[in-house]
Amino acid sequence: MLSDEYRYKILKELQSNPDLSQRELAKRLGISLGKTNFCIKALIEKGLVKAGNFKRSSDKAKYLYLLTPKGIEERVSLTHHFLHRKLQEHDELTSEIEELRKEITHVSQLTG
Amino acid sequence: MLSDEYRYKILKELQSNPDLSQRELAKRLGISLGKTNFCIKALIEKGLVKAGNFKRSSDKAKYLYLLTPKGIEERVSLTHHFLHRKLQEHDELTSEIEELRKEITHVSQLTG
DNA sequence: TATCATCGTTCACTTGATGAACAGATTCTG
DNA sequence: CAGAATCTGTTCATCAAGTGAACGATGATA
Repeated sequence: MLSDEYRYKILKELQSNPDLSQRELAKRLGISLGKTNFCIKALIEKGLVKAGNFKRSSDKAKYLYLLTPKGIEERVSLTHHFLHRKLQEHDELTSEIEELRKEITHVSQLTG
Repeated sequence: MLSDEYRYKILKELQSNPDLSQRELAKRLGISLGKTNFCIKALIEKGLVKAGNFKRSSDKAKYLYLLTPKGIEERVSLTHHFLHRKLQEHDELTSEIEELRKEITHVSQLTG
């Protein structure tokens, strides 16, 4: 349920915005509140994120979701991992596009 | 449940191989037998595919899943639709890769 | 103090996918 | 020809995953 993709996205989002509420985070990721809650808990469980003390100095937030050193390391690792994957996807997509183009010219020849 | 993606893939597969069993089709699409059955039924319901008579001349197959004229039309339309979508995905992917690259160089600068 | 907004948490519910099981038809086998 | 074996499409109980309304707790506000 906590896929690589969401581990990556959440770590990325939290690193730049630790004062995000779970609702706001859910909205940004395009997933439900329940799932967001589950994922954050999993990240805390794994020691990648620490739920900081209450933020008394500021106005709004309850928790600060801070990346641990291990979390930062994981985020770097995931970034490399994703770059590699995206490059691969890029190649596949290029082939697919090529194939679709061929198909279209083929069909338009048949139909005149 | 019958997404554009599978409507496209199934029509494409059946056009070149009408004598495919649902099990074989499922394997090629990487989905379950149940889902395949559901999708084919939906395509028949919509008049895009016709389950042909028993194939007496040949050895194996039970049904021939033949594309109707409407089905062929739909397949052409979906092909264009998908080319457009894939080109868009391609752009987005290029941006993502660019972003990941920047991020990596940024991090490597920080860590020395 | 009372009210209101926002927080994280929970969990009953929905949705979607799965594949074992079944009945019918065909093909092999002795 | 009988019976076993192998195909077919169909069904449906079961599972996994996502959803968001509802709840209690907390802090801000009037």
